[in-house]
Amino acid sequence: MSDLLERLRGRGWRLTAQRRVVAEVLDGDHVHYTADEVHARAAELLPEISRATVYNTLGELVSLGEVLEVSTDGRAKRYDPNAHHAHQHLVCSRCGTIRDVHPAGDLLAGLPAGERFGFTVSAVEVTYRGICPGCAATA
Amino acid sequence: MSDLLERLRGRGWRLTAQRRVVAEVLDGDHVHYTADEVHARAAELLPEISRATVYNTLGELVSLGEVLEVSTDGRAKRYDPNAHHAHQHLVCSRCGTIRDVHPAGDLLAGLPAGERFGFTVSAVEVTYRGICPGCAATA
DNA sequence: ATCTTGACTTGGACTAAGTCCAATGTAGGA
DNA sequence: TCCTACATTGGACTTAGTCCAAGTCAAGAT
Repeated sequence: MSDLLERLRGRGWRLTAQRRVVAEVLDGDHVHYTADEVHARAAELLPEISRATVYNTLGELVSLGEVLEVSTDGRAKRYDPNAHHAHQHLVCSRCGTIRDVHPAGDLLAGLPAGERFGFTVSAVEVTYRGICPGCAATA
Repeated sequence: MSDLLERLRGRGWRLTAQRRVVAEVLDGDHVHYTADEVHARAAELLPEISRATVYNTLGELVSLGEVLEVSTDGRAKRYDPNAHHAHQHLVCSRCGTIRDVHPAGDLLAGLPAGERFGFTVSAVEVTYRGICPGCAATA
């Protein structure tokens, strides 16, 4: 994580207490928090941090490529700190849990040239949906 | 389209003028409107239709499996009338245009058992991202 | 043809998620 | 230590969507 802060400083980031705690929150478990959850956890470390700053900081981390924005449910966006490691998501349709997964093969290759309509295709996002073991048990 | 209305009547749908115009709007071109766009177009045919009814009707069409909800940008959800024909989406990162595409192969098969964490995986959504020819030209 | 009734529609208030901005504060270089 | 450009703040604002009580109406029953 201090790697992250170093990297960002190298890119001209001014290192404030607020940015530090946001980075610290994201660095914890490999979960996918919403902006509000990040704010709540950041506020435990730095009570006076504002929502606007959390949004700003998350936005910056996303455009610097340090964090990924995922929106699997059309509700609040979630922030995925695992940006340096290509992966996709497996989502439980019942409880919304998100797991990172690593499909085999080249996903981009699945789209034939004849189906590209002249687009320059550069990325692919995959969401697998199903029922997690926990929810299957309590069905 | 009247197939659609027939199908829905068969399922106990009460056939109102409002539901008819919403279905008519979706039936037009193969586009992906937001709820507000559907409302605007429906209001041209039936000026007093309310937003709540459009949301209700779209929600019903989705749960009946007649229409697909897609959210490729974290903003407003879009509604895809092409629900009876499995397909994925190709989105222009610049202008947001969405095209329906048909990748080759079994996309679900790309996720090895060892990467399923006990989930019963039943569906997969793929979004290809790139730049459309129009935006590439005016870059 | 009319009645009846439960399903449907309405508009407006409400909520959730996020953006914007002018005023204030501060990190880090000189 | 001082300066200042960059960062933070909180509150107003916007967008997308949900909720609800009251009124309306489709379609089966008579």
